Amino acid sequence: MAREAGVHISTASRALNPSTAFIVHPVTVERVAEAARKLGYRPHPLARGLRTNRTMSVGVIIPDVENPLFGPIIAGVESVLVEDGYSVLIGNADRGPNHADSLVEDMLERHVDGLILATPGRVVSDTARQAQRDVSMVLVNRSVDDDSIPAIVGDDHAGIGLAVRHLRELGHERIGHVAGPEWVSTGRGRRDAFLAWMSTVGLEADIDLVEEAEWYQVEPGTTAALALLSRHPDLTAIVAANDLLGLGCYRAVRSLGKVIGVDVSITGYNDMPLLDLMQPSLTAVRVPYRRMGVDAATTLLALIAGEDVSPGRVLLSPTLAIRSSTGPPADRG
Amino acid sequence: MAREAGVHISTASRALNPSTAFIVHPVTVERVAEAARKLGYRPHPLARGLRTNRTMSVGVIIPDVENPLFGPIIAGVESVLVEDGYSVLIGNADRGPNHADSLVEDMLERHVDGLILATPGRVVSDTARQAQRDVSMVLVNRSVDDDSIPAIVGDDHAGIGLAVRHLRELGHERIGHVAGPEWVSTGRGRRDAFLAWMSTVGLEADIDLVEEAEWYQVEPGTTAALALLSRHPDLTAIVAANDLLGLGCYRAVRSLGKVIGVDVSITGYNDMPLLDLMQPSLTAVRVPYRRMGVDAATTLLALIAGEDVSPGRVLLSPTLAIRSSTGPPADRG
DNA sequence: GGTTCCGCCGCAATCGTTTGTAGTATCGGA
DNA sequence: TCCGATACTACAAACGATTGCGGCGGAACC
Repeated sequence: MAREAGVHISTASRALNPSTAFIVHPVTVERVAEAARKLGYRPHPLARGLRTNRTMSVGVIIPDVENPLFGPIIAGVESVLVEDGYSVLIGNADRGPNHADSLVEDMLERHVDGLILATPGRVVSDTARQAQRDVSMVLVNRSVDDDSIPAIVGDDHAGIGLAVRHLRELGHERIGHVAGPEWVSTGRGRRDAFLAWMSTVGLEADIDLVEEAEWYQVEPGTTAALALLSRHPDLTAIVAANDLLGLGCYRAVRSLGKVIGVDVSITGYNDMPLLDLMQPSLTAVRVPYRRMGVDAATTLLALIAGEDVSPGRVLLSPTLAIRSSTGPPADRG
Repeated sequence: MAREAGVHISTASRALNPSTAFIVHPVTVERVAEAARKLGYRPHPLARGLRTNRTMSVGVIIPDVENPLFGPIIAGVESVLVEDGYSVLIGNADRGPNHADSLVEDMLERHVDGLILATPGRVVSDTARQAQRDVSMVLVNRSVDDDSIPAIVGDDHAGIGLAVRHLRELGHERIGHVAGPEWVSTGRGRRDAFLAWMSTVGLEADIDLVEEAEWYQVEPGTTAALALLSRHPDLTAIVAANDLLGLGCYRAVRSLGKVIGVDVSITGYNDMPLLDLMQPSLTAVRVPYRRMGVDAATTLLALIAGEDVSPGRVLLSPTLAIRSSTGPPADRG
C-alpha cells in the first residue's frame, strides 16, 4: 500500500480524498500523493464501495441492443457518466416482457447507484416501481402515464407537428396516419398528436384517417398502409409513426402503381441511419437520441447527488430532415 | 442477515455455496436455504468480491456504440455472460485512438474478471498487451498480427470468396475491388483475399483492380469507385469491402449513367440492416456478428475458468445474401 | 470403557477502504 | 509551571462476505 510507502496508516485515505484532505497537514498530503503516484496506488473500488455503499456504477436497460436506435442513447449516457467516474452496466431485455424486471433485480443486487430504463410500455411494472425506493431512476425514450418517474422523451407532439405542417405547407389536404401499437407510449402519443395537428392546420381530424400497425416493422407498415389507402384512395400523404412503418408505406404505394413523393408523400419518424440513401430518401422527424441519453444521465446524476428533480417528463425538441419522399401533391388529372 | 434468521453464523455461507454445501448437514442446508428465501437474502457482491477477488463483471470495449454493427456483438456477449451471472460493463472508445487504452485502465481498476476488445487496428497497444497479464482477454471482430491473443473474427477470406465466386458464376470476368483502409485489419485482409480469389477463379489478379477508400463510409466509397471505374471503364462488377462502400459505389455507377445490377454488379460486406430495402437491394456477405459475440464470451468464460484456450484466431463462416444489386453482365452491344 | 476417527459447526482472520474517536505534540497564555 | 486550545495523526471498528482451523459431539473399534 501507499500507506507503507508514504509513512502512516489511514491518514492516507483522508489525504487522497479531496473532501477530507483539509484535515491533514499540507506537507503530509503532498508526501502521500507523491508516494501514491510512485507506487501506482489505486484505491480498490470494492473495498471502498463496501464501506461507502456506493458502487459508482449505473445500470442501463435497453429493450433491444440490436436496434440501431439505442446506440446513440447508450453513447450519450456513457459519455456523461464516465466523466463522473461511473461505469455503465448494460442489460438487454430481449427475452420477453418480464425479462426487464429480472434485469432490474440483477442490477439492484449488484447495488448500482442508479438505473436508466428505456423499456417500452406506458406503465411500469411493480418491480420497477418499488425499485425506485432503493435507487435513483430515470426513464428515457418512454414515460409512465402518471409521470411518477423522471423521464426524458422526445416531444412527439412537436415532432408530428413538424411533419403535418410540412405536408400542409406543400399543399396536401388529404393526409393519413399509419400509427404504432396503442400499448406503446409512442404509438398512442403520436396518433393523438396527429389528430390534434390535423385540426390545428385546418384539416379534418378523422379517426378514420388513422390505421394502426401491429408492430414497428416494415411488413405491418405495408399492411396498414394498404388498408388505409383502400379506405381513402384519394390520400396524397401519409405520416408514419416510425421510419420502418414509413418504409413499409413505400411498398404499399408502389404496389398501387403510384410514385412516392409525387402521388403520395411519406414521412418517417426517428431518422435512423441510411434513410438518406433510400430511393427516394425518406423525409423524417429527427429525434435527438444522443442528447436524450446525455440528459437522462445528467438528471440521474442530479438524483444521485440528492438534488430534488421534478418527477415530470422533459421533452426534447425534434427537427425535420426534409428529403425526397415528400413533395407537393400531384395535380389531379 | 439470513444467519440470524436461520440459526448460526458463517455456516450459512457454506450452505448457500453449492461448492461447499457438502460440508454442512443436508438438514441444515435446507433450513438455511429456507431462511434465506424467507428473508429475501442476497449476498452482497462487493463483500464477496473483496474476499474472493472476483467482481463477476467483464468489460466490453467498442470503438463506436452508435455503429449498428456492434449491437449484435454486444447482444451476443451479454446473452451468454448474463447466463453465468456476469455483468457487462460497456466502454465506448469514440474519443480517438488512445481512448481505448484509458478505458482498459478504467476496467482494470474496477477489477473486471475479463475483457473483450472490439477496437480496430492490426496491432494492440502496450496497455492492452500488459493488461493481458492481469486479466483474461479476448478480441472480437479484429485480431492481432501475431495472434498472441485469442480472437473471434469473421472469415474474410471465405466471405470475399463467396462474393467473387458468386460474380464469377454469373459470368463476370472484369471485377474490381473497393478496399478499406490498409491499417485496419479487415481492410488489408479483404484486399488480399480478393486478389487471391481472383486467381483462384481463373481471373487476372491485378493490384490495379483495387482502389483503397480512405475510410469505411459512403463518400470515400464513391470516390474510390469513380477512380476505379475511370481506370477500368470495362468493369462489370465491384466487390466492396464494406456495405457503406458498396452504397458509395451505387452513386458512382449512377453518376456514370449505368444501371446497377445490370451494367455493373455490386456486392457489400457485413449485411447491415435495411440493405434489403435499398433500390436496388444490395447483395452482401453476411457476417454472423451475434454469433461472434456469443463465441467471444464463451471463450472468455473458458479463459476465466482457467481452461487453456489456444491463443489463435477462430474464424466464423459468413454467408451470402443475394439480392438485386448483382446479376449477369449485360451483353456488350 | 477408553481411544480414535469423522462429520458437522463455530471462531476468527481477512479482503481494502472509510470514519468516529482518542491521543500526542506544539504553542500560547496565565 | 501548568493548563487549554489547536492541529494533526494514529487506533480501531465497521462494511459483508469467504475460509482455514480448531472444537465438539457421536459412532466405531479395540
